[in-house]
Amino acid sequence: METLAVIDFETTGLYPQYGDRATEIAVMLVRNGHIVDRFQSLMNAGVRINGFITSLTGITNDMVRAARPASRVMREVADFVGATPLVAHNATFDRRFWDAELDRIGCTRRQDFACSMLIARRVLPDAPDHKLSTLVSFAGLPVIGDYHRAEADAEMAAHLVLYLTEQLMERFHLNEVPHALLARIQKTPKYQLQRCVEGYRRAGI
DNA sequence: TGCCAGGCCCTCTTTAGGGCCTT
Repeated sequence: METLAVIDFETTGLYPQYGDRATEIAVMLVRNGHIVDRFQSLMNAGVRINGFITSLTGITNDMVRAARPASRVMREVADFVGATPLVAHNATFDRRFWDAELDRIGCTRRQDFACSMLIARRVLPDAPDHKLSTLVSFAGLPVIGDYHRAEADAEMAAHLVLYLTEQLMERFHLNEVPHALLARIQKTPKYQLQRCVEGYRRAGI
């Protein structure tokens, strides 16, 4: 069965194009319904963290100053992930930081991102909202560690991805939900999930 | 110092605008 890499960044802000940098990254590799491997590291990009971010994440300037250089961490995590398809919660955010940090070390992304938030909007349309914390509670998944730390958020996002794939397998009698189907689901109109899966099945999975 | 995006969804829509979601 296919392996997926569920990723989460903590950063100094929302906008890599305006100088914001990654401060922590975590990746969960999931396969056959389980987390089978993981990567986590703080990283020192040589930038200051403001008080708002420290209060949100618990990550301080001292913690980042003591961490390994961002360039070394990014090389390690890029090797760890390889060409494994990526998933993140609100993937446009993590994709922009993944691409920006890879670009700084002269690398380019080798795979597509799928977005657990867009998939959850289609699979769990009745959830109160589609924040990661709300979905973890709504689906009855375990709360692990502190929200807004990379390893905890990546692990909870990984459990959410596994839950969403289980829901899809049950609802549509699928043996597996490959990344290509997740990518297709996240782009389908919100209330056409069944038509999307049936079309994918007819195409020959 | 405060601000900055982008793809999606909904509706008081489609010649648009605002909210969601991520740090």
